[in-house]
Amino acid sequence: MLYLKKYFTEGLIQFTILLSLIGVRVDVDTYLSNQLPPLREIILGPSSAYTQTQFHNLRNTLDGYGIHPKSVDLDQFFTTRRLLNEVRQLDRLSVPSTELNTWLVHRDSETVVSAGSQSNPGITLDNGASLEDINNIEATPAMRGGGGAPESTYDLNAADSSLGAVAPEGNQEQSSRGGNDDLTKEDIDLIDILWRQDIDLGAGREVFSYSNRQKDTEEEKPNTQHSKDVSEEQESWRNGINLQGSQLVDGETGESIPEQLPVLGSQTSLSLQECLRLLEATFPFGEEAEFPVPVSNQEVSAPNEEVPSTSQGLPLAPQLPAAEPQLDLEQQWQDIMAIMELQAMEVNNTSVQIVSNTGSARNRTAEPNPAGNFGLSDRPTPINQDVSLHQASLPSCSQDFPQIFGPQLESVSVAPRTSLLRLSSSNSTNINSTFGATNLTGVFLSPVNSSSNNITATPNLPDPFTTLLEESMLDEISLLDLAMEEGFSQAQASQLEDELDSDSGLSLDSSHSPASPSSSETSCSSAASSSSTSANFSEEGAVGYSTDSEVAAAETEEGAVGGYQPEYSKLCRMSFQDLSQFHGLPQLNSINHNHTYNVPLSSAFSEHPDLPLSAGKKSSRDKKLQPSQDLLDKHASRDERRARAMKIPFSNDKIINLPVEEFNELLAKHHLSEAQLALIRDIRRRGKNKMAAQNCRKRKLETIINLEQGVQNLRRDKARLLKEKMEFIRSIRQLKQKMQSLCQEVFSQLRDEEGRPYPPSEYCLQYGTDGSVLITPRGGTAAQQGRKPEKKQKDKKK
DNA sequence: AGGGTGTGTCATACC
DNA sequence: ATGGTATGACACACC
Repeated sequence: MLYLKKYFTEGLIQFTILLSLIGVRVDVDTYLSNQLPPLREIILGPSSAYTQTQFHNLRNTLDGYGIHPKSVDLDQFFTTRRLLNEVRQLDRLSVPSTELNTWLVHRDSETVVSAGSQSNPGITLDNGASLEDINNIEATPAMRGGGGAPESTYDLNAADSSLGAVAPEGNQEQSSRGGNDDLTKEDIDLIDILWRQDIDLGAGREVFSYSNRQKDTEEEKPNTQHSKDVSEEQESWRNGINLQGSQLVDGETGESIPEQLPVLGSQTSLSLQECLRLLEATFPFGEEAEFPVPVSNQEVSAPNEEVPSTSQGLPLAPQLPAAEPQLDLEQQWQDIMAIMELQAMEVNNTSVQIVSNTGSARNRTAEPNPAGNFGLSDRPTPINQDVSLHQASLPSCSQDFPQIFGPQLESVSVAPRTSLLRLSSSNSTNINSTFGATNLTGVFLSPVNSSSNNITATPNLPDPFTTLLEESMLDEISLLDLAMEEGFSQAQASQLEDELDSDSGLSLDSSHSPASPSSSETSCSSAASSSSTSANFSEEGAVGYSTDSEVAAAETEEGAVGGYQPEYSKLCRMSFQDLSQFHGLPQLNSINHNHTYNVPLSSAFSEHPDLPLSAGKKSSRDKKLQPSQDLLDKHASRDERRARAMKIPFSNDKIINLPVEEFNELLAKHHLSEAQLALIRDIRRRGKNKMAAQNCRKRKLETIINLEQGVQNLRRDKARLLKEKMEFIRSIRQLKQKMQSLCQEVFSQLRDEEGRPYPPSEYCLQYGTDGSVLITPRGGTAAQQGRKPEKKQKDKKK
């Protein structure tokens, strides 16, 4: 054990050093403290929680057998418990992630690298946040420009922020504003080039405009009264874009061009060093859990709060309304992660399948270390302390992002292992995006069981990660909204966190308060012990309680009696294995509980405690009790010793387990003294009570197990419902997308009397209950142009 | 030495 | 009334 301990310790230290060399912070203490019980045990030695008692060992018994003979029949119980735990552990990652997953991202026709450190919370969160960022990127350009730092280079980046900038940039921007200026000019130039290339690819920032998305919900309503400025037109099309998920959208026609994006062009990969350099520039590794907190113009970010960096490198705060600080998004993300974890844990039946199906696909796991870091880890890895280099493709355009990851990271299951840090209960103003958060969640959740329940699952978006990215790209992500929708309160979040984090076993409410021994028993027994030894037996028989002195006296008495088989005493003492099953089968008692109390009943004792026993009972041979016999006899229960001392002619098992009728017959057959009868009754009472106590404890455990199971079931149901909700939302979104495309088609074909087309920016379609479609101008725009609303009956296309 | 855990036992209530 | 059961509380042993 010591060797093993040393081995592990040294190995961990070396590994830690190795990780630290590459910039990954490893907090061993946290692992030792609560994350790795086995390791901790190896290093620090066993703790009582994991070792020691037979009771725990029972739970850990491989097959549930080999149970302590003293216990009642808990085999099935513990086996069930064990199996349950095993099943749970199948999808639970009980080990913190210190692994470094470096993602070598290839970009089409470009040299963009998005590398992430596993131990760095930014990456996973990064991606997620980036999704948001992409959508929100355009929200508040004025805010960005207005209060933002005046870095010229980054201003340009900010202008291109919608183009899916890689993480370093956004973080760099954040970092620079937050005081982290680690990017070299080379990096900046590279980023700048990439941004420009993104622009060249035709991705407009407004595509993911947050403000536009903010109007999305309004757009959903029949908006004949809508304002009709140009931006509104764009808005409607942007909505279409948003609804289209990962599809590219033609900036002019608004048509989705889904097929173009997944194509991976020439890929230029950066070296690992470069990745790390960029990564490091983006995420200063030295700062443990503290993530570079971008200082938004509004300074809404709490200094201590983690702020999700974005792989797109887009600061969140500037894109959000001032009322919604970045930390909200961060917390929302954490909530999402928690939900996903719950989902993965509860509904993860397919997670393994996903892995198996894709083979090389790596599970993408957002796993916070105790410090709250998020990172990428491979879920199946028991101890995520490896450094892995992944490769991924990054589209040249931010819009490609989802699709790029689709083929590359197909079937990458997002199973974040994050505990809810804290749910932000703040009511952000960004509640308009009803679907945003839930969609995002759905993105994460859907992979779990997308094959079965995904109503609108598209063949080209099979994998969870792709879906995630897609959804994130499309949706207005309001994690707060998610939290609100899901009814998560802070208390619930913390509770969920506890539930997720601590899957601790049973903790019986065994209050072992060292109460003062003020019970009457003690005093009574003390008094009895102070009395003569002969009186001790009477006392025991009457009171049914004896101190060690009494027992010792009884033992000496037994020695005088002789003829016992002390070697059975231990077995007999532990022989309460569901003795109830032996009711009515007294013959089995002697088999399972080999009490050979064949000592003939001696002279009757005085039943009265005070009545002294005859001195003859205590022969001088008591003192000559052989040590081995004495030792063995010490293991006998007190009642057994008392019975032997009192020369009870039958076994305690019989006394205890015989039915009342047989028991009475047995008593009638023997002429017993009152003291013996009293002792027998006490033995029976205590024996019954002992079994009752065992049963009671067993029931207590079962109750706890059942409650635990109920909690699990409820959590599973919750996760399932959440997933269903996400799927419904996604379906609705896709329907909306389809609707918009149809509208677009309608408008493209519609002509007025003069043959002029109806610009969608000026007209909208209204759908009558009778199936008619009415073209109505948006506000007064049409009127200004002299066109009259025209009602046309359109073919039913839906 | 102190705490956690399991077990036995008692007291009490209840059936 | 008696016997059995259930359970909280306590003491003790063991680790």
